[in-house]
Amino acid sequence: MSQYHFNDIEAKWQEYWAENETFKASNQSDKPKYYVLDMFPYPSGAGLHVGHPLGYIASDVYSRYKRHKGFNVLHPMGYDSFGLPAEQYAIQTGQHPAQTTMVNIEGGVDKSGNKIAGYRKQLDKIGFSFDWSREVRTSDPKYYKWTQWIFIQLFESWYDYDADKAKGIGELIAIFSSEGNTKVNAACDDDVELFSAEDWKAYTSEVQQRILLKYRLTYLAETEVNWCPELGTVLANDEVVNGVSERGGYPVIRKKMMQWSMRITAYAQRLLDGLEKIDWPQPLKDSQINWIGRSEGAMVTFDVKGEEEKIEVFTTRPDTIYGVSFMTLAPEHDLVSKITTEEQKAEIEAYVEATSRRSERERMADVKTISGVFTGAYAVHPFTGEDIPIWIGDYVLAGYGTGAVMAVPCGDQRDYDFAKFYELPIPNIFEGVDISEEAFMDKENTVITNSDFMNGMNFKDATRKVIEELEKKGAGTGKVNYRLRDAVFSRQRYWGEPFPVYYRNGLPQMIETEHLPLVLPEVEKYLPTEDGDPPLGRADVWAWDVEKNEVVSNDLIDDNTVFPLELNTMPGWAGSSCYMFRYMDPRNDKEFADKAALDYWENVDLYIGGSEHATGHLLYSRFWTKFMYDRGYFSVDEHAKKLINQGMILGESAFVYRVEGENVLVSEGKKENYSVQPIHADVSMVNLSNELDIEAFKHWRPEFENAEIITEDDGTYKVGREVEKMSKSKYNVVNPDDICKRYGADTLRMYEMFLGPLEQAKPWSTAGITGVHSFLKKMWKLYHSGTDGAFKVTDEAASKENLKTLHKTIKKVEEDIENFSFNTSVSTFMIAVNELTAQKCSAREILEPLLILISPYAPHIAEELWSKLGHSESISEAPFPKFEESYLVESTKEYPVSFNGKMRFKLELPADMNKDDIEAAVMAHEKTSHYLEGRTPKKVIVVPGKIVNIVG
RNA sequence: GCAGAAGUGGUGGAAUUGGUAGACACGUUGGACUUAAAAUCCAAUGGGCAGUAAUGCCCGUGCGGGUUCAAGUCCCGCCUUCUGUACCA
Repeated sequence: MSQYHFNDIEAKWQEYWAENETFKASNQSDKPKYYVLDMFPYPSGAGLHVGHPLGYIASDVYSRYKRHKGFNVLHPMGYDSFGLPAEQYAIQTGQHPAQTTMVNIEGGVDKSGNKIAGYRKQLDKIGFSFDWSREVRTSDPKYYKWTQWIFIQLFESWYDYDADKAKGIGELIAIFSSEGNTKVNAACDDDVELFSAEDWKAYTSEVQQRILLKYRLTYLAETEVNWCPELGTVLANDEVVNGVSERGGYPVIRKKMMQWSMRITAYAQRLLDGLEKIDWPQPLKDSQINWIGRSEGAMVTFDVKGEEEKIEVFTTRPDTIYGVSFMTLAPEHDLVSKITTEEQKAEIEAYVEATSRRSERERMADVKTISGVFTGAYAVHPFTGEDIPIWIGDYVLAGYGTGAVMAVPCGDQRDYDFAKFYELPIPNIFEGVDISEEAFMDKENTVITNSDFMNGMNFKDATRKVIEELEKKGAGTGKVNYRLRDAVFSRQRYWGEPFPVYYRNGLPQMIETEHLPLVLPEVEKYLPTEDGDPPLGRADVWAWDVEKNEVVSNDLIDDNTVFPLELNTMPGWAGSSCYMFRYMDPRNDKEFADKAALDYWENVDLYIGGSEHATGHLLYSRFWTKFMYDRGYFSVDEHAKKLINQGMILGESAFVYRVEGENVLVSEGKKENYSVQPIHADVSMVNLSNELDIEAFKHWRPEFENAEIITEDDGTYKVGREVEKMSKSKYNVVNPDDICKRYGADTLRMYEMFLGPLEQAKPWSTAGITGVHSFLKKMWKLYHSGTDGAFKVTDEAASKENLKTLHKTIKKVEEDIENFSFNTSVSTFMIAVNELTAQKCSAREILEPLLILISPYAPHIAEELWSKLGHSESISEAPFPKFEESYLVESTKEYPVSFNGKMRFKLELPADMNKDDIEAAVMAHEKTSHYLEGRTPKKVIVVPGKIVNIVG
């Protein structure tokens, strides 16, 4: 009697795959390549829950399928192991983040005595076909050596808009020496001054360095940053959600700091254009398009009356320039202090002070309140020469455009509201439009009036005309503006990549590549220093000796041969931006990756991961990839051809109901009679019928030890259920290890695929898993139909029916996998096994190919039965069965016959019968006359092979 | 506000190009086996009406229209939910 002992089978094959390195990919092969990648996880101490492996299972099914299809498949896995939780844990317990990370990956016991299973062990139990020989960990110095190296490449590059690509900084120096910077069209800081070749040569080396820093793709600049006092660090825009930190939810304020930035804005247009050639989900593309925020308009320069200064504004509606009645600057704008008159000075300063103290969160929560102050200064209208009062107001953001707007109250609602509030004039420049209540924002239906040369024009013509006129006057030019900001790249944290940078006279210098990696120093505490320096400020040995080329004690700093090192570390996205390329040659310590390997694997063919990385990782990765392409390292400028966002698996929380103010718990069915408050109960204490294990619950937390329990009439306590995000705090986490132990990894894999479409969010319900589990048992039985359940597969010829079942399964499964419709192929397997069982099939001709079909989904059972069939090699490379149409050809077809679109009966007819004969056969049928009730049909529609519809 | 996705039985979902709505499961009900339970197997299962029954009829894919011989699928207008994003000039 052979039973399906899944635990033994799964352990056996997992060991076999590891020992034989079954899934090790070679960088050389005659087969076509295919690269399948999952977004690598941050190994947290909480471990995996059943939601995490969903994407990994899908990518694994696809990888295994592609192997059967004859591809050389690269399917690696690693860890994005730098990050905040390990650092927070270090701050609390003093345990080195490297230690925490190791335990979280490899398993062990943490400082609080909790047993940690370890990501690797959890992943291994699910039977993934990862090539672990290529594992990377971003916090490993051997890995981050190359993150530091990329940083240096960015530092040594500038962006040439004319060639529309990044180039070596040496080329820029050559241009400066031969012709100065007047003809250079580069991505650079706003404040670069023009100089000639002679000027350049006359500059000291220090001045030259400062100028170059304004051109480099990574640069040091004083920037207004999102400062989170609670976390003691700066956050990127995408790490700030609604004015609070994404992690922890702490308030974030704005502050000026010297920071490393990435000149991602140089790539804004290419990041936009590149979206057209990659197969990514539209919602994801949309959010990138939104984030980049391209808008077309004009840059207009206004003179300030009686001053040297000029104010530049960006506007998408230059056609409304005759409607300008005032200007508004952001309170942080540089000109504010210069142009403010004596009389207004006190009021302006108070306002600027007040805004800087308000956090972003307060400013956002307070959209309705209109506030601003008049500076006392006036700008001059470029066409009419009229005086335009200059105000400041916090509805203008320093970070967008030029931080100044020309206010056109008749055409912009915010300007309108501001004008109404401060009783500023609202001139109307739109023909036949009433603006007494609100601004007119519909630019498609605009007819301009009161605007001199633009009178009578529509938006498009007026815009073209006004830009022409502005250019003639030298008062403006057409311009494309992007919402995208340069990305701040410094973090005041310990657990991240150190910058390979030391400072000579305050100027950053790169450590030469051959001396990398610059390894994180040891510190006593992981908090910022008392002076507000980042944690690396606590390191005693953190200075660079340029003669010995090594890190030495801070005591030796003499600013001659020993210099201080950078104290910031890199952000989380540094290590994840190019990891997909490092997998191609992960053990190379001579270069980032061998050119041949990079050329062979190109980029990721299929990338699976969550949509939450849309404007973070997935944008930065595209940026770095384009950069590496420009500089000749990569042969492609996008990192992933196709991307799928897997949906989240939600948990089913369980609730008990406590009577308010009393230690009494009421069962779900009786809660209506009381005023109750729902409390999360751990789902592990609830059975499949929603009954609570009352004893276990009482011991769960001391407060419930003596609680009075009001049960249903049958004595059970029923919990309430609600679908929520799976999380520890909601006690609704289901651990994949438990599922594997109870039902097996193959069941888990198939069930996760069976739940529903990959991209869709769906609730986890452990109750439903029995269906998939009994399917696998049925399948096992199909191969064990001998006496007493002995293995039985015969060489006798398959029946026509057998072949039909097999081939329709091949067809459907192949189509499903190609369309990433994994849930439907699981049903297809169930149908196939049900049919073959009913047919009492034991023919090798059928049961052997069936195993290959199913092996991507349930690889362990497939390997076991495959070996029982007498194969000594793994099933993983067995060629995918070939679909034969001929087995599906039927001699008859059952036609649904409908009357006025309603299906009434079915009629079996020869499959090759022609249209006229079908019509004749249907019309001759007795049921037809019954349904016609004597009427004559107006029309008979016959679609051969499909349907018959009788109208009348 | 803007952008995107989605609304189908008690539940998860299927129907890939307009052609038999509800595949495959879960759950529920009934039955077999068993001292009992588990496991396994069999049957029924969208709603309603009529009939002893075989069966027949009506209604059904968020709502209201439309196109078509035929609409879950296409078009127009709404409603709801989810996700992302927002003083962006």
